[in-house]
Amino acid sequence: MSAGSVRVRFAPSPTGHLHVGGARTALMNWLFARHHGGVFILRIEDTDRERSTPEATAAILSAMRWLGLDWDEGPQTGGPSGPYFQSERRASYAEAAGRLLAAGHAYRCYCTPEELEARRGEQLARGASPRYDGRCFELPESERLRVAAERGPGAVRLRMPPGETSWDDVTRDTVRFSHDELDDIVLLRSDGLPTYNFAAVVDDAAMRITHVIRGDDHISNTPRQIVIYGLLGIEPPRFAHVPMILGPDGSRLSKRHGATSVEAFRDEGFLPEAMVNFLALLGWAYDGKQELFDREDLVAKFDLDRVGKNPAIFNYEKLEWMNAVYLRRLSLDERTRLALAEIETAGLARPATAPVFYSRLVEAIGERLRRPSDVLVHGAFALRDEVTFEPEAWAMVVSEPKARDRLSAVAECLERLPEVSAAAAESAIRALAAEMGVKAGELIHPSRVALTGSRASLGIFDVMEILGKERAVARLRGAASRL
RNA sequence: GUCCCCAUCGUCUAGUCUGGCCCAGGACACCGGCCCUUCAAGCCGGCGACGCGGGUUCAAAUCCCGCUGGGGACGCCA
Repeated sequence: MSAGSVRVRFAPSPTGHLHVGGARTALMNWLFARHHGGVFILRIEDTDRERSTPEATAAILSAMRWLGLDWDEGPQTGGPSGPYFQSERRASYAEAAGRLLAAGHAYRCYCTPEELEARRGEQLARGASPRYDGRCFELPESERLRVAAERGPGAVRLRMPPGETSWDDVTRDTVRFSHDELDDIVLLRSDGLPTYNFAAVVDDAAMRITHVIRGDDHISNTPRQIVIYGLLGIEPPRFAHVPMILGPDGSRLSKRHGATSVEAFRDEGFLPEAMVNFLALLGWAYDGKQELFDREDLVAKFDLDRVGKNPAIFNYEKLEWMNAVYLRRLSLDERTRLALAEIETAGLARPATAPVFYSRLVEAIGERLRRPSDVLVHGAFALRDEVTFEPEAWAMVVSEPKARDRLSAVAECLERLPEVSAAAAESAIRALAAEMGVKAGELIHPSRVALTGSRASLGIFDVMEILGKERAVARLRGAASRL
């Protein structure tokens, strides 16, 4: 395709948060547009008046921004093919429906949702396919007018022509449907608002969308949409159905599998770069070897021909790993800023503490940080004043008869130091060990427990420096006195 | 029930179009080792898959058919 000709869109319905599945679809559209130098449009499909809310719209926009998926046309940005809210485009749906009605490709239906529901249930119970029986199409004009007077204007239904529809899907070759499987779908509801299949066609045509990239749960909608394009005399766009994202049990990803909304991941400390990288790899692969892609790399390498067709199970562990990778790439200042935010929300910020205390702490935690909130666990020893001893750790100290003397010796050693820097503490304690004729570890291990309450911690000399002479000595003496 | 889609390690996948270079490669997880003051990280190594059955062919993960399994759709939801 020629450069600049690509126009794609992401069209969420504002009925909740941006789901990772939706985010992945948005990302692929965005990447495709950016890769081909095309246009990425955001369109809000708010035709369901019951469920659409302005809050959901705001949440989706904010999640999109957080992921860095900027749109060329859409809400707040505007653009030549607006408005970008379907609720504001009623006139064009009415116009299109009017044309179909006039041409005899559509008809008015006065069946109520309750009647339809009852018939559907009955068909299903019979083991038949639930389809609209077309009864309103067969209504004689006189009868039609009588029912209309009684029930109002009714809905507009498409008269499904006989035949079959097929298309060459970008990601999965030719897909074919017999029209026998497609019934007379509703185009316009009785409130005048369009249904999804109709609105999508009218808008995609008006916005000159060239490629519809969406989840493969839309495959069965595609023939209906193609029929509408045909009846309207419009050339349909190309369709690319990407595999769905499943939960660990293989069913559609939902809340019971854990976090599913983009903002939930954000709140759990995942970085947008990691999220984007991870999502891109769900259903797409470059060469099967490279796993880490920054945004520019993704834009350069992404294309639809490398999108697979099998559904992908959302692997939380791999996301965690990837997040840790991206976190490590951040500068110390950036990591400190993220960690400090966690410390503050946890209410563990220490008053009158120099900023360098936190950056030293984060620096010492180093690659143990998989999420910003990990600062709370790895930094607990410094952020809290009381030491909580893990039973096994304390037992280890107790089992060493010389532990009391050793802790006291370490305390004294630190006390004599003019300043407890990690380097100074290290040389002093190693010298002390040599002097006492023990291995450094024999001083270090009990000290770790005394200082942190645990057998696993940051580097022990970092711990000493971060705690500072006073707190460190007090903890060592405190532990010794308990022996 | 009907229609549609999909099928390689536990998971994400490369390889399938253009059959041989694949006794199947990479990553996450897991296990072991090294490093080391512990943990983590890193490095090294290990475990681990072509769903089943028929074809076609000198040769099939790759092509064809059937089966099985999983998923999706069948709304005046999107």
